Amino acid sequence: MSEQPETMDLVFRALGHPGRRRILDIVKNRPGCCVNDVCDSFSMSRIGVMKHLRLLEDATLIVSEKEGRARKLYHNAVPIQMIYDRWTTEYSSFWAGRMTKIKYRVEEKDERNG
Amino acid sequence: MSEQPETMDLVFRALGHPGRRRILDIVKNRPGCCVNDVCDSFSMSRIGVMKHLRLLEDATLIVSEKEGRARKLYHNAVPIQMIYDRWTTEYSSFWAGRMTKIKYRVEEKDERNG
DNA sequence: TTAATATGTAACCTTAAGGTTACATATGAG
DNA sequence: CTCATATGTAACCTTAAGGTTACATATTAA
Repeated sequence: MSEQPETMDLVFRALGHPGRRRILDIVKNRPGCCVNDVCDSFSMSRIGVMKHLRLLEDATLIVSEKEGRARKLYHNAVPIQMIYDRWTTEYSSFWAGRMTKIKYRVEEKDERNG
Repeated sequence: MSEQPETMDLVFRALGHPGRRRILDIVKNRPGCCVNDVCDSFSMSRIGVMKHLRLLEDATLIVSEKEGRARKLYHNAVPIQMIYDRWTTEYSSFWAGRMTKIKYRVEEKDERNG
């Protein structure tokens, strides 16, 4: 809500790839791990992993800091929390109104068919 | 959980565009509207809107049915519900463990700096 | 039939995603 | 210094996103 709309775009797009969700899981379960640690879990090239990491960082789903020659990775819960909050409020009708909407659609179908 | 992993990819990617989220809002608020109704809210060409609709349908966020020459659009809450459920269970550590993780990172920083 | 409406399809363009290999740099250890 | 390690950068490829215009089809109405 307080973030630029682009941020949400980046977050959704970053999550829209199974490899990146996997990276996010790895970093979440191993905070402070380095790029090569993540690479060990993939058959992909390191550059490929780094490109995914870049998209995750652009989305602020991952933050990193250089320590010596290594780059330490941490996941950042804030953007997902933001989307979660948004969905439980702004998109609440998706859950609350679901049965109503299905009923509406069935009724409309009946009108056409009967 | 019961869906193919590709579905979640499609849903996230479909949501990763402000225009498509807007389309989703329009269809949600006006169930049964046709393609041109959606187009009226956009300065984009109809074909552009149709391409977005296609991605939304690929993600099953929107379903449609032909009625005469018109195509009636409905939003489908199921995939978002699925992600919501997944996030409140599988990704629960993102919320529950957030403060713990931040504490962990601060401690680690202190170690390095002191 | 003719015309307007609503959607569909084709072809094209530009940019970004998602990868690769090869090479360059920075750092830590001996 | 030298070598291994960890990351960064460059160049390249293929496919998909995100748009456009032009044309084709299907339906409704006069």
